[in-house]
Amino acid sequence: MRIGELAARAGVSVRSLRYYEEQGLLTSTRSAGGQRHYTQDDVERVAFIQRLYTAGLSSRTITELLPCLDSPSDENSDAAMERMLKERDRLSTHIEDLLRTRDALDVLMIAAQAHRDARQAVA
Amino acid sequence: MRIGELAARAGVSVRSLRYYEEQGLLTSTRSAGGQRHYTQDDVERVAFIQRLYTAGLSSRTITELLPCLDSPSDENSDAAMERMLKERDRLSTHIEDLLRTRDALDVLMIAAQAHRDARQAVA
DNA sequence: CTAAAACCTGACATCAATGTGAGAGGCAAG
DNA sequence: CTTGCCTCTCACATTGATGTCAGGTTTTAG
Repeated sequence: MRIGELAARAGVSVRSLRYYEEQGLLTSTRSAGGQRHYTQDDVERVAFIQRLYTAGLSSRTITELLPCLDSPSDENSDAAMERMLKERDRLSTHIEDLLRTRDALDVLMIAAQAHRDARQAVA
Repeated sequence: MRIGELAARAGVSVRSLRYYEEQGLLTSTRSAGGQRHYTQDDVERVAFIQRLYTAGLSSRTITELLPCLDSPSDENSDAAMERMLKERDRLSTHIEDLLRTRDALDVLMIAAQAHRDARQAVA
């Protein structure tokens, strides 16, 4: 498929796909005329990239991780492994952080609700 | 306390504090000479702001939420309440997302480890 | 009083992902 | 073959939080 279709299927912009390629996250074969062609697998790959992006990984970090997905027996997978562990830690910490923030929001909302109820009771 | 001390206590840069004020997230009294002065409460306030920032809220959104912390019985707390609910949802979704991403990473790591073990067994 | 340290405003720089627009060329249907 | 849509590259713009620098003022320690 061409880039427009991949963009539609993966739910990202064409611009982003070209950017991913520029960053070495995605490769494509080119038609005689120079247009990018993709396979079905690339849809999943882009989805995975998106997932990592929304997890807050930079394209730089993703670049280091993806080889592990591509050639899962690489010699240099040691570095990738280390990287993954590190990112997993970061993720866990961040998740904890978000949970605490959500709790804080809940406290705020409960307080606000109490105020509202009190006002209502008076009225 | 002056801005430098607040920055140190809250663990943020002086620059950021001035930015927070510019965005209406933080206020200060001024000395005769024009320097900002803060109270102990501001340390917690900045910490809370930081918490919301790392939760991915924009300063724009935080601005809408903070009045609810300041004057907890405001008439316009309805809007803030709605906003909080919305952000809470967004947070929950994001947390789910991160959990799934972490799981995906785990799968990748297990696969990588299996490969490594296999290699080891052969060697 | 003086010098050093901290502060002030204002402006420009940065980073990362993405948007946007121009000008040119590829590709498929009629 | 032509028309219209899709794609190409290149380059500049944007956003948000923060860094940084410059030139000047305030505060504090000695």
